[in-house]
Amino acid sequence: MGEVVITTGGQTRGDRVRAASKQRRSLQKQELRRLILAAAAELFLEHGYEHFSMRQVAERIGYSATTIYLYFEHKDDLLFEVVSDGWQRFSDDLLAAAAATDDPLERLQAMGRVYVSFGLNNPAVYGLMFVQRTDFLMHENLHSKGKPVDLFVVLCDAVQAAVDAGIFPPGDVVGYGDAIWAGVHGIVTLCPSLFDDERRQRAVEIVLRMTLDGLRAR
Amino acid sequence: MGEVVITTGGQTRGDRVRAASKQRRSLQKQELRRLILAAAAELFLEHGYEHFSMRQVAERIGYSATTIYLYFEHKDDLLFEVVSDGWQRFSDDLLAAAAATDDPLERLQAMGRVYVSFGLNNPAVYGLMFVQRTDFLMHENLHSKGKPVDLFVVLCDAVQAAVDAGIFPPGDVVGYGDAIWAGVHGIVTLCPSLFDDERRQRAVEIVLRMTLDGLRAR
Amino acid sequence: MGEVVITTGGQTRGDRVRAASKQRRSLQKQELRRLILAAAAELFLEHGYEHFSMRQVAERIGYSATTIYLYFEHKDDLLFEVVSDGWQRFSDDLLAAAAATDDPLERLQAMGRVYVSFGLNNPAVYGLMFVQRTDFLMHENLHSKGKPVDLFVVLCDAVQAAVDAGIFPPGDVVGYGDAIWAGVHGIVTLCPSLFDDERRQRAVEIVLRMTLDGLRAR
Amino acid sequence: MGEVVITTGGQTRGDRVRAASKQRRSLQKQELRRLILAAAAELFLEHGYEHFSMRQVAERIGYSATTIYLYFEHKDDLLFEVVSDGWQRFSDDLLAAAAATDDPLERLQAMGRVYVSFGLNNPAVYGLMFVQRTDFLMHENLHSKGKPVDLFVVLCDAVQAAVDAGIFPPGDVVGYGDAIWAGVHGIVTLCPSLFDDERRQRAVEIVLRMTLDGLRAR
DNA sequence: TATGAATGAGTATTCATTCAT
DNA sequence: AATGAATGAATACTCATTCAT
Repeated sequence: MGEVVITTGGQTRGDRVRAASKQRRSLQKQELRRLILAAAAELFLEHGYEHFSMRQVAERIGYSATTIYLYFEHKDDLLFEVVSDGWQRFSDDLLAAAAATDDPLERLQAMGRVYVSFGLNNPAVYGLMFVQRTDFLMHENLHSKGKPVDLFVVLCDAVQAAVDAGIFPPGDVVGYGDAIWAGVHGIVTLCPSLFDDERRQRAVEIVLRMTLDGLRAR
Repeated sequence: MGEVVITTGGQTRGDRVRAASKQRRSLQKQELRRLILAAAAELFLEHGYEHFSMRQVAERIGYSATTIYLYFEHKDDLLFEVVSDGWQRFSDDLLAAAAATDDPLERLQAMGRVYVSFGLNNPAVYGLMFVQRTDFLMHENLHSKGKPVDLFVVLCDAVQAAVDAGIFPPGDVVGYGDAIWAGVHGIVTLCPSLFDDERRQRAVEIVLRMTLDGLRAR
Repeated sequence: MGEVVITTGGQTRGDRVRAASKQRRSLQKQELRRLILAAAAELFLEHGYEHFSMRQVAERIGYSATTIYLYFEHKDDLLFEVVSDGWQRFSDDLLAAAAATDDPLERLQAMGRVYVSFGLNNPAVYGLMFVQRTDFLMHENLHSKGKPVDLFVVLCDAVQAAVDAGIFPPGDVVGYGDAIWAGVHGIVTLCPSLFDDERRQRAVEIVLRMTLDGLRAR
Repeated sequence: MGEVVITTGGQTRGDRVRAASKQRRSLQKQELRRLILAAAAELFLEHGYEHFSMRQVAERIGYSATTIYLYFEHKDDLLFEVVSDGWQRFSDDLLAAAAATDDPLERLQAMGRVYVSFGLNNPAVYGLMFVQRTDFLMHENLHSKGKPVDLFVVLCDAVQAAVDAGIFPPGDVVGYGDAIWAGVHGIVTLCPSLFDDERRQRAVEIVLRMTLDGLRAR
């Protein structure tokens, strides 16, 4: 028996089907990956970092424990991915805020607000990034754009700009950076169970105002 | 051959021995209790909250694991005691600082310095108090004098005094309190692995200066 | 734009391609089979029998784990094949040595040396054959020529020849065979970590000399 | 109410009870320890070293898996204990055999027989000692008297005595030792599934005869 | 008061194997 | 022919806690 073969650009229908199938599977894989990461974040919030387990993640998403290991080699791998992803989004937010205005003071305030927003909206991830897994901070595989150290440089640049503009008194720029960082970090991590959103929001504004006003040259 | 002692009636030697022994044991009991708490604090520092275990405590002080349960009903009991003890010392420090001067601004600065000192000198306990076990904050058995909420009132009183003295602008006193708290808490908890003592100390001073200067009426 | 090729009837180009492909694939199949077996042997050596895993084999040769199961139904299947292959080579060596000389004593010595050489040069496979998987020894699918039992017969024949030639005293021929076998097997398996090559080589010669000299009629 | 206290040699009845209880418990502890070791040996034989697991041991003796860890810190600890115990008994046997006669040849034969007996009567332990866990051979905690290396020295001494007595030709004494060792080791480990006791016994005698006769000076 | 013995539930991780594609 | 996805069962080991003494 003969056959009919139709090839287009060297790409058979089978090829195309296979490619599409591959892509679909890849998408599915990405999806499950996301699902795992999301479940992980949930579980951090619910049970805390110290009671977080691979098994629970699997259970939560309705897969066997083994399956998680198809997507993440180790527990730390999964954790790192959560953190890395967090830094990506965090740096996106922060850099966008920094780029939104040329006024040094406004820039600092915008960065502060975005920082706190990120922390309050992603408490589990923020906790991993800044509290439980600070050992990942220096990990070389952290996405390039979002390297913590670079972001701190951006903060210091903004501070320097404020100094240059005569808004702040000259002085220990890195110290200023640390102090501002401490203020917003404090807000985000201060006894989450004690404060309602409204009170926290008020505190944010005051911290920003006083942190920045306090340095303003007089 | 050994001696044979037969005693009967009244208050025997045995009775007296037993009474003394009881007292001694009571003291010993207190002592062992302290010993356990001290060992626990050590182990937090060494292994972190998530790797802290009753067994290790027992091992460290040379008693059986079971013995710990004669002094603390559960693990959480022990943890609570550590936290409670922490609050006791913390409030002692803080109240002493508050009482040391009548000048509102100086009082706030002194409290801030003491707060940060306590945090940096007792990182493990501070972590339990303000990060890992904030659920204990509302626990009714927390030693009366050191109730977190009372201490916050002391802080707010100091702020109010500063407002009354015309040093701070009138406004959201609780918000001011929260903001100051956030600043010092931020300093204490900011990525301990990243900062050396010197940098941290510089940041403390800047935070205090700008936090308080920022609010100062102009 | 790509080309459109339509072929119908007779033996199409596609048919021919497919036939060739089939043959090629058959060869490839054999090749991949060999590749798997080779990788397996390597991994035995590296990690030992107890840490040998199908996954690692797959990884080593760059195929998926599933693929291995296209060539070997079970893990034991693969192991059996390694052992079977080992027996094939072992019997080739041994029979060649046996055929190389007519002198009974020389033949026994040659067989002994070849035995030990095989063991020391193929420690992983030898281990499977004679230590870990002796359950395969009686497996009916072991390649005909290399059936262990036949080889032992060859050994006994050589012993018998030595007896017939008046070199050995008459007696328990099978027992003589067992004893010789034990000697060389002992050499091969004796605490591999303890002996360097030189010491082992010296021991081989002594074993052969005394094993055979010991039996020599006097 | 008074009481009657009778003390003898400063040792109260309570003391004695407690001491006895302690001793009894210690005995029980020893017993369970033995039980575990015995179960372990059984399981080696049944499932082989590579499928030996702590869980199975526990199951076999009807205790929880955790309990095993009260008696042995790690899996390797348990294994080492089995091996160590084996060496103790092995060296006892071997030294007794060596001490039983002054005749060099008889001594060597006695040692050989005892060696093989031990191996055949304790196949699982022998396997651990000489095949699977030869890494323990150099372990410093191996009971002093039974240090493998010392036993080999005893063997070599016996060989040397035979040489000195003119029974063996002068030569490589260590090599002679290795060769004799290989012979008996071969007997013990040769494909256990293939040989019945009778055949093995015959082989033992032949190995001993020819190993030793072979070296005898002529 | 102190402890030894014991355990159930849990942890991360590995592996052989199957199934649909 | 080859593979990606998935899983159940297993493993060593840890921990908080209980109970009888």
